[in-house]
Amino acid sequence: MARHLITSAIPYINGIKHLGNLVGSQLPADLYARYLRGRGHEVLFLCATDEHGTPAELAAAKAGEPVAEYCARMHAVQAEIAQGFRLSFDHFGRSSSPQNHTLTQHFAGQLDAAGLIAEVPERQVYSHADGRFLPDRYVEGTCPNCGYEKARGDQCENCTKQLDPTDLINPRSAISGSTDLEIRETKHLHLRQSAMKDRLLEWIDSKTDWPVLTTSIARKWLLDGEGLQDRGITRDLDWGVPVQKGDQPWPGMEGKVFYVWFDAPIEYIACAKEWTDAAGRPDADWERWWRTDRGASDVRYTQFMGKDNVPFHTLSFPVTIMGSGEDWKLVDYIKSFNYLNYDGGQFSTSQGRGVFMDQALSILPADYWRWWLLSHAPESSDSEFTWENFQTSVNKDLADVLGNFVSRITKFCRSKFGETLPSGGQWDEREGMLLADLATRLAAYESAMDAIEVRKAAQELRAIWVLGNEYLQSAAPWTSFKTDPDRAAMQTRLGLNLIRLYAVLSRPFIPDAAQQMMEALGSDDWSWPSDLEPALRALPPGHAFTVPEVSFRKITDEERADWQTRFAGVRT
RNA sequence: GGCGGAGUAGCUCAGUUGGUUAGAGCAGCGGAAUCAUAAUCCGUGUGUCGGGGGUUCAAAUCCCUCCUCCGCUACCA
Repeated sequence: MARHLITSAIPYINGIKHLGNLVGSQLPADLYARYLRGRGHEVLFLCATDEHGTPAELAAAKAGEPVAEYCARMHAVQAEIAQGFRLSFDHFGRSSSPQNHTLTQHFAGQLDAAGLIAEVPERQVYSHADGRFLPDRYVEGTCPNCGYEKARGDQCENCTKQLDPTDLINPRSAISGSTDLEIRETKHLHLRQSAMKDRLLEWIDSKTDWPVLTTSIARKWLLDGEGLQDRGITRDLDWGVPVQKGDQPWPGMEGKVFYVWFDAPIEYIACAKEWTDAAGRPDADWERWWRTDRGASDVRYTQFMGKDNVPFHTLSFPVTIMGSGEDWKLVDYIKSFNYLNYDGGQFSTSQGRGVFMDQALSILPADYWRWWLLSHAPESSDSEFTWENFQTSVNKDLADVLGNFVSRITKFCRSKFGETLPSGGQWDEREGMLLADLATRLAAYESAMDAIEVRKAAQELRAIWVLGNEYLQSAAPWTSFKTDPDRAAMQTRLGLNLIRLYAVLSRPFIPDAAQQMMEALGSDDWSWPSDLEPALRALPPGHAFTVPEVSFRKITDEERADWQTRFAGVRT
């Protein structure tokens, strides 16, 4: 039995995430966590909300709430939706937690002691009307290059030229529109990532088994242009972790907070402490996952994220960990994903284009979404959601291949033998072949899951379901029943045992349906079928079962057409 | 502009370090079966592997070039 620490990129607090966000981190992380638990490993699966930064402050202001209340409310909303999707976090934390405040300040102190923090004077735009410093992108004005009037302070969307806010003609606040701006000198802390460049490169180069997507993004940042740049890790905001060196004040940094990208990954660790604190357990219980000097040396740590998050997880956060001079667990494997597009374009939070997590659950159960999203996960390139594909995939795979298999064999048994597994008959050649085919497919399924090849795993699982239908089709117990009832009994018994096997194997993808299948069989045996033959005899003759409700109803053409129009435009 | 990814059957996608007649699922077509959610199973693919050029005994796979789409580009997170 191994120990696996798994984290999903933590979703930003600002609103409900769409399916593209879900499939890029939380969902595959959950798949992997459930699989490893199913195989009997010890798993700690953590996620949280990322709550700091300007967008949270603005969203709270828009909602007319204090930012702390806004975040608490949205955290509860996201937690409920996560539960709706059956995301099996051991703890769903908050980056604004006291634990993360303390730990973030601790890391800053350690990094400073190691000489990895620099104090750098910067010139920032201050808006009197808004009473705040404005991040570059929140300053708008006319582009000096092309004359576009709505250029942002970081880049002109029209001519793509990169800008400095001070370049803009007639600058104004994107928040209030106020032109009452001034440039103020302010001091910020920079993380001296450049000092760690060689060590990072060596580390990345040693990760030959990582997805190309992960390493190529990391290398680009390390080697592009002048190489890895230092990064500001503080901001002039109210909402965030106050800048301190551990528990000591940081002279000259009063009133400033750490930048959200500094404290967010640290929440992966703080989240573990939130988890044990909530249960009243000692620190040793979470440190054994995170401190290699306190029991975590045998932990394998896997992170899941969309490609936009890769630089922070391959560079900034490792600098924080390595630079601390303490024995924190460094990530072992980073699984990154491309983007899921929506019907020919991008999912868009701002335009309300696409399907959001709450809406998805309001129209269909979680398993439908889990299956489609995971079996189409954007692993090798961006992939595409269309309603036609969703409808045909789900109807075929879940309703026809799996759901109907469960239905046909349970109903057949009930009508011919009653609602207990029939006795009599011996396995024959056909059953031996089925066993061999299952063993082959199961091995492929396991190796795909071990390698976190999500689409391939889904493909193998589906092939395992198909084997059941193939078996029934060729064994034809409805025919053998007429001439050799013992034989039909054996075939039926095997068919019913297949349902239990499918419940175990399918649970990482479709936990609710798996549960329903297991309950219908009156079993609670979730043990992984390391030895297939006994697993196919687990339910003995005489064991009672019930015919389950239809677990996957089909999506109709009318529904599909309705949803297609409903989610095309602006979210209502 | 720079960097990265992608362009393979009607659709969604696989194709390991270049090597037999390029694959899967869905859709389509033909058939079998009738236990089942009109579900299942079997058979069936004449695709310029984006265009062009090159290396090689051999290229979807390597090199060059062009076209198209997407992402990132460091203060959105």
